[in-house]
Amino acid sequence: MLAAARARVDAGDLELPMNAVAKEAGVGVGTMYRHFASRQELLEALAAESFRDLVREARDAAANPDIAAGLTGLIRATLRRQLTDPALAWVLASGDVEHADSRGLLAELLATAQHLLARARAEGAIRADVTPDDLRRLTCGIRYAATSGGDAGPAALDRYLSILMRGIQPGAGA
Amino acid sequence: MLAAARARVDAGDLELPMNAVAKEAGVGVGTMYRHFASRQELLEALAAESFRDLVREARDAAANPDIAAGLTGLIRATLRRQLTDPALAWVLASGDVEHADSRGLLAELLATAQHLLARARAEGAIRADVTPDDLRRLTCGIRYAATSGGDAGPAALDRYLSILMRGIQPGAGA
DNA sequence: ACCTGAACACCGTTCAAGT
DNA sequence: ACCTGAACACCGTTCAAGT
Repeated sequence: MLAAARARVDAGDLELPMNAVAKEAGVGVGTMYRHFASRQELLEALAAESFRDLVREARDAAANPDIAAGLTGLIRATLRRQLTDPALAWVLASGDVEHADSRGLLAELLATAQHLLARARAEGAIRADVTPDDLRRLTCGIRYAATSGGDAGPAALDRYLSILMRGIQPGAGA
Repeated sequence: MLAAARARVDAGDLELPMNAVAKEAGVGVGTMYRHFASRQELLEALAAESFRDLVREARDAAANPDIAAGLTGLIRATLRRQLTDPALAWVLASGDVEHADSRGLLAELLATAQHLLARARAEGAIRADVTPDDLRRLTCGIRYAATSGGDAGPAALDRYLSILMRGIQPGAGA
């Protein structure tokens, strides 16, 4: 069931028609709905593994004694995981997560970012007004910029990441 | 017909079901399809007016003798128009424009940006590697960051715009 | 020439009926 | 208890039939 859905997502299709997935999984539509109340929950279930990996990477990044490196690591990881797993990108962008597990993962990701941001702020390594939710939204935005309406390619992605990193630096003199 | 579609978009619905719009416009579905070959063309037609306004603003910005102000003006305008007209945001993000008029407008917008970027580069007012298409993608990304999954509010929008502007500045020492 | 809307193929979601 | 799939309400798109 999740395998059938995963096959579709990996094939670049995020639509995930419940009827079609059910048939491919050799199961009735009703069973589908008994396990996943909505398409959103199905996507969250699909993204769960990547999400757990991301949270682990985020914790590692936050533990880095070199704060600048930690911040870069956090943002890079969030961005890369979104590009690797479109389902995760969708879940992260959608703000209101439905399943308890995903909500927990999101809360932990934001808490980790909060922690890292506090340290970075204390050292003047980041603009004072950037929040964890900003990082979530901005990485989703960069992902969107790099992929929406035709892939922009890896060079462009690096460019956007670099622009974001520079953009959140504290002002030179202001 | 366009009025009926506009009413829907203004009510926050970008779905624009052809059948429903046709009925609301008091017209058969076939007529709908005779005027707009696809939903995309309908959206482009809807966005045309905002698009023309944007191109005009972009030209004004590019004509500004103060290059930094011109660059800010261009980006602000592109962002604001997208927020005002979701149809325009959709068209700008979708990359491959279908209708000749929209294609012309997009080409002109990018040419104007190219012109401004060349001047800005010459004065060292911007990173050398930023292209017009980057500006298009990045403003779409910021729009996405600020609105996707619940509106982030005007303060966040200003923050993201500021981050983008700072991010495309040339490196201090690098 | 232009328009209509029935018709087909789809998809989300529910729920009576089966095991 | 769990599962199935027909059934309903939709939407995109086409095209024979009307004016």
